[in-house]
Amino acid sequence: MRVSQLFTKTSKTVPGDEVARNAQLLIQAGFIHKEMAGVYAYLPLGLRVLENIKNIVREEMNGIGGQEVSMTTLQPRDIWEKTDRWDDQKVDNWFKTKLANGTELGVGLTHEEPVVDMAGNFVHSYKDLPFYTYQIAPKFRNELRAKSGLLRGREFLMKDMYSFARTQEEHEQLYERAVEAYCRVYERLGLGDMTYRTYADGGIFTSRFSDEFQTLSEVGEDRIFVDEAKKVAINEEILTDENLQKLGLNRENLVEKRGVEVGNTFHLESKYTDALDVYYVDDQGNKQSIIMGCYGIGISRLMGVVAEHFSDDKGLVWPENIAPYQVYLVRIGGEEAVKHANALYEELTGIGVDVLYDDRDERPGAKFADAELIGIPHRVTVSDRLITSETYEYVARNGGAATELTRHELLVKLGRPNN
RNA sequence: CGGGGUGUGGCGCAGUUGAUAGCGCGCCCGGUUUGGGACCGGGAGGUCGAAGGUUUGAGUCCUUUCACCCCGACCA
Repeated sequence: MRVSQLFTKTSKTVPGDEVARNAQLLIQAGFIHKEMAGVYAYLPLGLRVLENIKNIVREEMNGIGGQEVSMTTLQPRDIWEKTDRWDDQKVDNWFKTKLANGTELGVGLTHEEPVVDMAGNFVHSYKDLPFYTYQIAPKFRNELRAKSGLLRGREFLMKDMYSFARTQEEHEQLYERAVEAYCRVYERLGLGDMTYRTYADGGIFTSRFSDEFQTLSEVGEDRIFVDEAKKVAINEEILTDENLQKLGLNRENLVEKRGVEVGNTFHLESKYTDALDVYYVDDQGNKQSIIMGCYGIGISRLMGVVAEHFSDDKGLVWPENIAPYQVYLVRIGGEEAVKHANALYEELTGIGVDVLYDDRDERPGAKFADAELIGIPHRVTVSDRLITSETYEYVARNGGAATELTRHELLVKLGRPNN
C-alpha cells in the first residue's frame, strides 16, 4: 500500500476528547474513527490489525475443532423469554428495537439463546455430540458508561464460542481444551507474560467459578490478586477465605494488581439447553441434558490492550503477529531514489511481504515521525545517499540502532515471518 | 444512574468588566527547500453544540436541552 493512496491521515495533535492512551494513539495514527462514545469505526490500518487478531483467534479455535458460524444481531424475543433474560430487570444492557408492526426485537448482546436454539435443529442423538461452535461478530451492549477507548464500548467485536457435551466429564475436557487455546492466543499476541488465568464469579452459577483472562494493566477496571508462583489470580469480587481455601491459594502469596479482562470462560451446565428444550437421547434411548460451556474473547478490546501496552513516546509499537504491515518503506530523495524505492516495493510485495510504502513528497522528518506513530515493526529507508553504496537503512520499531543492509541482507531479514 | 468537567474553522486551543471572533497545525496557490514533523508570500474555511430568554448589543449573562470526558455505581 502506498501512503499517498491511503485516504486516512495521521494527526500531529492528540484528540481532545480522549484520555485513554489506546484511543489517543489509534485515532492519532489513523487506525480508528470515533463515531460516538464507545463506538468506533475501523479504518484501513486498524481493520488490518483487527483482522490479524481475528485470524489468530480463528486459527486457535479451529485448532481445537471449533466450527465457525455467523449468528444474527437481530434477536427474536421468545427465545430470551424462555431463559428469562428478556426483561430489562434481568438484563439491563439490552438494546431493543421494533419491527414496523410493533414486534419487539433485541440487538444481540450475547448468543447463548440463539446458539442453543440453532443447535437444537441438529442435535438429537448422543452421536451428534460433542462439538464447539463459535463466531466472531459485533456485540451491542447498552453500557451506562462507555470508557477507555476500545476497552469498554457499546458496540464491539467479540469472539464467542459455545461447547456442547454429553456429560459433565466430557464438558470438563472441552472446557480445559478451550482454556489452553485461549492461553495460546494471548501468547501469540505477545500478552502471555502479563495475562493471568483468574478465578472469578461464576455469574448465574454460584456453585462454580468462571475463569477470566486478565492482562495486567494500570488502566484495568478489575482488581485481581495474583499468585506469581502458580501463575494464577483471583478476582477481588470473590476474594474470601472460603474461596481461597477451595482454590488452594494462600493470602500471603497474593499481590494486588489491576487487570483488563481479555477473555472469560463459563460453565453453563444445562441451564440454556434445558430452558430451550434441547436434549439428546443416549445409547439407551433415554433423554439427557446437554452440558454447555461458553467462551468469550473481546477482539476489539484486545486491540486496545495491545495498543495501550505496546507503545512509546513516539507512537505505537505493534507486535509482528498483528501489525497492519510488516515494513514501512521510506523514500527520500530524487529520481534515483524513486526508482530504487519503487523497485524494492515491488520486490518485497512480490515475495509476500506486506509493505506500507511512504511515497509521499514529504520531508524525511515527517515520514519518520509517521512511521514511528503508526508503529510498523520494520522500517526501511531508500535514499539518494545510500544508492551508491547499494544499501538500505534498516531500523526496528521496537528499538535498536539503524543499520545499513545490502539488498540480500534485507531480504533475509524480512523473509515472510511465520504468524 | 449520582458527582465533577468540557463543547469556538478539519485537528488542538485562546477569547478580559457583554460591543457580530483569533492563534497554532492542517488545507489551497506561488516560490525557495529536501536525512528528523522546512521557510517566505498570498488565500479559503466558523450562524461559537442546539433551542429559548435578558439586553441597544451575547461566544461571554439566564433557562432548557444534546453531546463528549473523568470518578463512582453498574457491567451474562
